[in-house]
This record gives sequence, structure tokens and C-alpha cells, in this order.
Amino acid sequence: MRRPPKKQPNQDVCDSFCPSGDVARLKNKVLEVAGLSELFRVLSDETRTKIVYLLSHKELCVCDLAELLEMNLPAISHHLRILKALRLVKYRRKGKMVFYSLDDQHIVNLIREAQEHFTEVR
Amino acid sequence: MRRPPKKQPNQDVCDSFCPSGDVARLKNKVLEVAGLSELFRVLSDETRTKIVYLLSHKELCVCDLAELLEMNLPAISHHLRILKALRLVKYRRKGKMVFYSLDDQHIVNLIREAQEHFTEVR
DNA sequence: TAATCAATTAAACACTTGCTTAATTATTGA
DNA sequence: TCAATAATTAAGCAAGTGTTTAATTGATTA
Repeated sequence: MRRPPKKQPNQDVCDSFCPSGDVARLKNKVLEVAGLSELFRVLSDETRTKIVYLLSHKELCVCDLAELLEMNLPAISHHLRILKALRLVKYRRKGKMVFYSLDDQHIVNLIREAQEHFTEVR
Repeated sequence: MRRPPKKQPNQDVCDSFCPSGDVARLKNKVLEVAGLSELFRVLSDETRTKIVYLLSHKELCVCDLAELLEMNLPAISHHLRILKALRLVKYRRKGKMVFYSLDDQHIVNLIREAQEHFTEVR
């Protein structure tokens, strides 16, 4: 999406291809995770991880998030838009304020799983 | 004459702070996910997610990965270094070739969890 | 030792990302 | 209607990311 076109996919691979018969099978396997990194990319920003984690405990308005994370409103709003695009959060309007909450509890499991890995490696 | 107080960290938050008593508690909660996004960032690249997924099925050498993912060696090597830094993969040398495998099976659970979320939202 | 192959590293680049300031929209109340 | 407040959007930029080409390292073998 961002790189200029280019041809010959591979001019420098080793002579012996190891997973001999498995090529087709493995190439198919790869398709199973296609597009999955998009979800990881959303959580790859620390601010967004924090937002999701905060919202998993309590519904919050934008300026609350700004206060808790010590950032200004446009920055928070920017991240919320990204989270909204991936349908991780939803919102409801109450007067002038907009309250955000998690749209999918699944994401909390994902964070918990990551925490397990994290505490194990450290 | 004393100058009016300037709110240093945040000059534009709303007047009413909602999670009244919970500020300290929520700010502490945030600390629990600090540094966690680093793990997500590693998987935020599609190539790396694919590498991890491939290695979860079979130990592979660098040029096998290059062949399977249709990329050149330096690119694959670059990603492997990142995965290595986070201790997600390990390697062993066999002659001229270097074989990579998963260093932590935990990461597979993480991908599986993400898949569940993904298939549900779509 | 020299040649060769697998892999890594380095440098350059196009592209992306997140934050800041400023302007705009939406809602409420005087 | 106007003013005030919460939130969003827009524009600009510094910093980061991934891929490419070229150079380098490491291991094997003639």
C-alpha cells in the first residue's frame, strides 16, 4: 500500500528448500493470520492500550481520559477514533460530553494473555 | 500581584471530573499495562505475525521464510532480529544455515486469542 | 587459501505515526 | 441569538518503521 511496485519476488533464496513438501500447506497456513496484525497495531501504542484497559474498568468521557493519562484532548480523541474504527470501543452522548466504553470484552482477554507472556519473560 | 495559577500538565480538561474518587486507583491501574504495548508492536507487522505463525508449526531457516513469504533475505533477517530482541524466537546454527523456532509458546495463545476476536467482529 | 553460499549488518529512502496548535462542530444555557 | 463548553477535525512537523541495495561476516569445501 505504501511501497512502489516491484517485480521478481525473490532472487536470493538458498539452494536447498527445506520444508520440501510442505510449501503449499505452509503458504496456506499463512493466510490464516492475514489481516490479524491490524488488531495488534491498534494496541501497539501505549496510550491506546491504557485507554482500553481503563475502559475495561469504567465508562469514561474524553476529558477524563485526558486527565488520567495527562494528555490533551485532541490526542485522546485521535486515539479514540482509531479504536472506534476497529470497533474496540463504542460511545454514547450525554449532553456536551461523550462517554466511551468497551465494545468488545474479547480485547480484555487479549491484554490479559499478553500480560502473562510479559510477566513470564521478565 | 500574583499571577493566576496555570494548570501545567493539562490546560484543557472539562470542569467536571467524572471518576471522582477513583483517580488514584485508576492511575494505578494504568501502570499494570505499562510496557505491554511493546509486545503488541512486535506483532503489529504482518510479516512478523506470519513468521511467528509459521514457526509455531515448524522450525525453519531464514531462506525458507524468505521463500514462503516471498521476501528477500535482509528483510526477513531484519524482522527476525526484532523477534529475537523480544525473545519470541530462538535460533540454532547448522552449517551455513540458521534455523529459527519459537522461544515461547505463549505467543501462540496470543495469536489464537486475536483470531477469535477477529472472526467475531468480521 | 580461495571460492562459495547463508545470513547479517549498514546506509538510504519512502512512507507512516503520533503529537501539537488552530479551527470547527455539537450541545446547552443565558 | 449569542456565549460557553466538550469534543472533533485539520494541518504541519518530528520521529519512527520497513524495504531495498550494497557491503560484511561466518561456515563449509574444493
